[in-house]
Amino acid sequence: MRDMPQSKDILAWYDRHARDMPWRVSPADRRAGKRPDPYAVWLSEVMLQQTTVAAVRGYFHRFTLRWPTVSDLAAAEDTQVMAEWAGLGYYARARNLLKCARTVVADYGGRFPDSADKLADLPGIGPYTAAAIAAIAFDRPATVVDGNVERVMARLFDVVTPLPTAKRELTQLAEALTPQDRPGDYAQAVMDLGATICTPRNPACGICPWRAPCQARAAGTAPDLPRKLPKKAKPVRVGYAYVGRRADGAWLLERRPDSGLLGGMLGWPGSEWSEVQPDRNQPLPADWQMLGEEARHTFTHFHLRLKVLIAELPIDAKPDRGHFVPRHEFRPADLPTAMRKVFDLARSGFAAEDAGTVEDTGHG
DNA sequence: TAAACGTGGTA
DNA sequence: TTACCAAGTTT
Repeated sequence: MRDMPQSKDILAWYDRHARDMPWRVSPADRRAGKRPDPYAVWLSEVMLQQTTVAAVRGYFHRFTLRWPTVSDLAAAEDTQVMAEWAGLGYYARARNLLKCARTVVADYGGRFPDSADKLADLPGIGPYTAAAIAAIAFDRPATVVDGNVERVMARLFDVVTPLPTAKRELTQLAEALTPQDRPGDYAQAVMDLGATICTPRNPACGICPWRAPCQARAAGTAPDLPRKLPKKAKPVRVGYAYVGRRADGAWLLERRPDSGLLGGMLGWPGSEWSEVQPDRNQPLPADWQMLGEEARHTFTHFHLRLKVLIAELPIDAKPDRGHFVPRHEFRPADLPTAMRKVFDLARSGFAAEDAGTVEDTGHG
């Protein structure tokens, strides 16, 4: 009979190797009774959904500097929050972040509920995030099951059923290991273990605090687990993007619809994105010049290639779509990455055009 | 249940 | 360059 893995083994490891994160309370401080700010835990957990710690750090810093409490965030303007989230991806998270903040203020007086069940009723908070907040912020014995935990459990118990079928089984295994003592640190310990030791490729089994009871290590199958169903190939979609610059330097942009891809974000007017060449529907008649290079970007489920057209627009231009953003109010960092790539190409196009104009007029 | 939904890092 | 991967949720 093989020994069962013990939570105390990785709690001891976590005491020595916990990763330092701005939203975290160290194991030592936690033992002294300190708890993290539920707002910081919630904000960081939403940002961390399908996202790396490295990518989140800067965003977390800027959000908490600008909106220190959930009440501050609830009072923010939608466009400001979307702009601050730009570049982090999965923009439904930002829209739900605002909805959640406003619900916490309206229904809970600005204090997050402390049970996973109530947390899971809030916008943008699913089973994982509800358990994470309950455990980390309130030290409730909730079981977090993220990609790390799935991988660690699959290896510990040599589960060969592929995901997502194995999800229920892996969840039950994780629940059986969750301790009553230090559940918050335990949740973070398993995730740190998955992120630094029990990694997807080349796991460091030799230094793993759970190497003794790990069944996949014994079987030599750890690097092959968890198994996953094959993914579908990504189709290529194409489209046109129009970057118009008014004579006073203002840019023609539009706010995308709240639902769907890049919902609620700023973008350039353009065509549909489809697998066949779509119609060119320019936002207003102008001398649109197509650039030689396409903007390429890969989303979760398709590759995108955008032909970029640029034009100088008169000061009295009346576009059918979008609105002009004054030169000094426009920040490329407010755009989602796909749109920022379009702008980078357009900027080069305008620069070449400007240089050409200077030569033409003999003032170069 | 399956598909939609971003991005940057890495092999 | 391509494909996979990362602290998931919503519809």
